[in-house]
Amino acid sequence: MTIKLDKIFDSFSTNSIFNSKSVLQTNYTPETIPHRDKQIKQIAAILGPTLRLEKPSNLFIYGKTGTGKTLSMQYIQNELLKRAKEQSLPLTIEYINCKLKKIADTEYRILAELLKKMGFNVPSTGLPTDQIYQKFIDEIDKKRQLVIIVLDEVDQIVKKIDNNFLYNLTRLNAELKNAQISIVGISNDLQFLENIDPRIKSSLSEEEIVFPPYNAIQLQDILRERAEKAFKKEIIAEGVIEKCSAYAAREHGDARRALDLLRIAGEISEREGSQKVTLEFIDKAKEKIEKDKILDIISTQPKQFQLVLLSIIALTDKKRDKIYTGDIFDIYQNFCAQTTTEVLTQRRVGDIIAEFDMLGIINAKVISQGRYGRTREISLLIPPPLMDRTKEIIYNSLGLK
DNA sequence: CGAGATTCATGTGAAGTATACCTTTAGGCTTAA
DNA sequence: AAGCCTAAAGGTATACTTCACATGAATCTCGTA
Repeated sequence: MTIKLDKIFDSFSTNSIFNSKSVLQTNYTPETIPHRDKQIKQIAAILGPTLRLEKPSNLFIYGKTGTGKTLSMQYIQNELLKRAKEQSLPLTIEYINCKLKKIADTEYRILAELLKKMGFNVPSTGLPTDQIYQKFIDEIDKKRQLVIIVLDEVDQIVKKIDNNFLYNLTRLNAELKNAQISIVGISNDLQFLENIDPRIKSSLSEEEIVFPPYNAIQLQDILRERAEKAFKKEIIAEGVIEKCSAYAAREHGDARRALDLLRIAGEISEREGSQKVTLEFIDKAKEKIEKDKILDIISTQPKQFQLVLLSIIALTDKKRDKIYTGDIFDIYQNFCAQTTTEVLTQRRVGDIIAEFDMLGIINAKVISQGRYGRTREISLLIPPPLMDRTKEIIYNSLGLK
């Protein structure tokens, strides 16, 4: 036992293969952004007029997750602010991530957050929305200045809040005498623009920039650069970077995914006391990521969903080759009785099954059996080694057995 | 024997309901002038 | 009178139910060869 512990502690202190693990973490901001020169130049060209105190066009940036949108934007934001400071220009750039629930899920909260970031005090609740608009306008308009508002994940706003919010924002300039506002929207939903009000579309996306996914080669460059800083010398085995990027490229060229893969591979090799990150660790990392994802999904499901899943698992265990919606519903009712839970209608259970299908936890195919009706044929997609953990999670959260 | 009707078990869609969670409003209480 | 707090009132998103109709191939029915 002592020997083992020593080994673990050793790997934590002296023998760590990491130089600085944070370089691989998602919130790390690298000094350079490879393969995004073109996009960065475009953005710079569009926002450039700010340095002459002219209002730049509204800008709309889109591209899938992990394509460097936010990173590039933040880079430009810093550069612009640096310049503005040197020349003492009245330029304000505010970045807001609309996905963060507590900060930005209503019109009011976004405005309040903006005001707070600009150093004005706003009550966190209580004021009517139009008053805070007025306050926002007043505060900005106090002096001659340019304000650029960066809205990350704008698609979330439209989903959660009124369409009009964006329209109002773009129209604010009409009410401002001294200041001017520009809006930069960032979205990873490519269809977002098509689904919004044409009026907003035309004013919000005066300029558009697309961030294409990275291809495998580009991912390799990114990974190499980060790996250099993150790991000590000679730690990464031949072909590891290539494999990592190949996996990530297959999943829409998501650089974040690639970095996660590399970091977790590093963590696993360290934990196992290996002095090198070899190819097999990449596979282990990939497996771990997938496992974690599944377990995370399962453990965060609501009670009813877990009951339905448990029914499917129970049926799979019984070695019935085909599982149908009706069978699930029968067993599900039993489980409800056991846990004194209200029984949902079969209609709803059908929808829940469809949602599990969407999540990739099960595979459900609608088939018609002629005379014997129409149903979903369902099979579980949880890998067998995970089954025990899965059951444990569900039993625990349902307080069963 | 084959075309068309029938049938089953559940898919699917629309509309309605219950609920929880917010925001907004209004009333009442406190406080400061 | 202004400020602040709280309870009630209104709004909205979510999770579900109810009702109604759609599906689609195995099976049945029945007319015809």
